[in-house]
Amino acid sequence: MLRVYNTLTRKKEAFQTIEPGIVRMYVCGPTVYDKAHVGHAMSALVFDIVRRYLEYRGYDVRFVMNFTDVDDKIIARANEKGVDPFDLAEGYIRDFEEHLADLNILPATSNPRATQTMEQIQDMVRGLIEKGYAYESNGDVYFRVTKDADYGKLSGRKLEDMQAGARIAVDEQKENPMDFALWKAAKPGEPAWDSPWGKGRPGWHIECSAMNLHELGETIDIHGGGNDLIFPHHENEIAQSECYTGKLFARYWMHNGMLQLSGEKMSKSVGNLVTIEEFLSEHEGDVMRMLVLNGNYRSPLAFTDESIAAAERGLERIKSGLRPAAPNAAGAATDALTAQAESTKTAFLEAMDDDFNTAGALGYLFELVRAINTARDAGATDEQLQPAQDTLRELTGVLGLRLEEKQGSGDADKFIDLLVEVRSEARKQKLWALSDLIRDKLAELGVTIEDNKDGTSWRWG
RNA sequence: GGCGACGUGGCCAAGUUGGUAAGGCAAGGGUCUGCAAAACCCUGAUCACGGGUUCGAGUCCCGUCGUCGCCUCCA
Repeated sequence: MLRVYNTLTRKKEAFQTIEPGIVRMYVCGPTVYDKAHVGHAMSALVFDIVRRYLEYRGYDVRFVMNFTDVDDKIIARANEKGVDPFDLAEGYIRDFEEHLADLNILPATSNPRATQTMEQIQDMVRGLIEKGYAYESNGDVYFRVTKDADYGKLSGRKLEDMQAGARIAVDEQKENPMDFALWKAAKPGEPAWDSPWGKGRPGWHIECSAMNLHELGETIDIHGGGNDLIFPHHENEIAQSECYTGKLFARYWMHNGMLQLSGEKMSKSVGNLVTIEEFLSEHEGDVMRMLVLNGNYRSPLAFTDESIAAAERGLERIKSGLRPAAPNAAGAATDALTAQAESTKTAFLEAMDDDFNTAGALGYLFELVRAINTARDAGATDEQLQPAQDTLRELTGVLGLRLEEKQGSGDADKFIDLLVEVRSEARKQKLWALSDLIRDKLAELGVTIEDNKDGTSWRWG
């Protein structure tokens, strides 16, 4: 039985979908006004892992992730650079999708954009006005928070408390300082759409509500995003959607923790960021995924040289389990290996069922790796290793790890075989200097040589 | 100030309904090896602190300290 931590109730709950076998899932994507950083990657990876596991468990997952492609920051950045805001957004969307692919993140079922949801957004705003949940004010439209008795239920806030906080600027346009914009009147030169309230554009929160309704229906199963979105973004989404439809908006709210760089949340404003582009220029996508898997998705995740190195080494270790039998393997007893493969799978599923406990699940995978390596050392053949390695492949695949061994061009292989053979001959004659020379030179070319009891094997990397 | 999360060996981190602590990285020792690499074996924590409940608590309750997030845009 899968259990999921629900931000709404602050508890792990049994996971049950609205419709059997189908999961309707929405994750808030980025506002595309700049290059995405590894914090965005973390969020995308977390929900990719959730999605993959749900699919592995047999669900048909309708996975929607939006792009906010029109907003203040995009307009400001476009003006700064003297480019068209739509072109700017388009470019960053393309970059982001490329990064997702590099990180082995499955494509969403749908990637709606604010600019392509204008009709549904306006319908919703109009409906909220009609029901008295919103009001127009000089071309802006605001949501009337005091009209929503449930306002604050996700973030655990009370309107009175928030107003006491004194951080909220009083705005003459609004009835209440906590009211938020559904529609913003356009200033001269800004991108704008015609509407019943004059030319303008949507507020940030309304697009997600409209997309959810349009893409997935009135009530969805899972709504995800970074925990920095809980308030106000998700709170406001709930308010808009539930006041508009009168139905529960989302059953399970999942939030990932923030990536920490030097002890602080990675963000533009702090300026402590590493872009996905930068990260991927130095590491393969699996490394970032490994980093995420080794932690708890709801907790802050430390992004340090040390944690990256540990993730990299851990990956190597898992890959070691997938390597072929030793040359001339004579065979070995594999009862223990078979048993370990089975118990690993059971334990893995249990861990993942417990709110996607990837760190625990990884721990069990390492146990299987050790069992495979032990069997190999004992002389197990490829045929004997294969079932356990298949299990390892299957389960790491659920986590989205690629575990690709580095490859050279196929043409080189037979020459390397030849060199290794020559070296073996040299070793027989105890020509150590020559043997080491061959090994060192091959290493420079990215080929690792390993001398075993019964022969020598080599691999790229 | 308000709301929330968290504090387990050097680092990351797991820990089902409470019964004496997975795993990874790093470190040290060992096996294997001509040497090396990889792999394998061995070594280390009483769980922030102080109370309480209990036969028994990392695991429940209270308090203290600390860290992080949100309260403005944010994955």
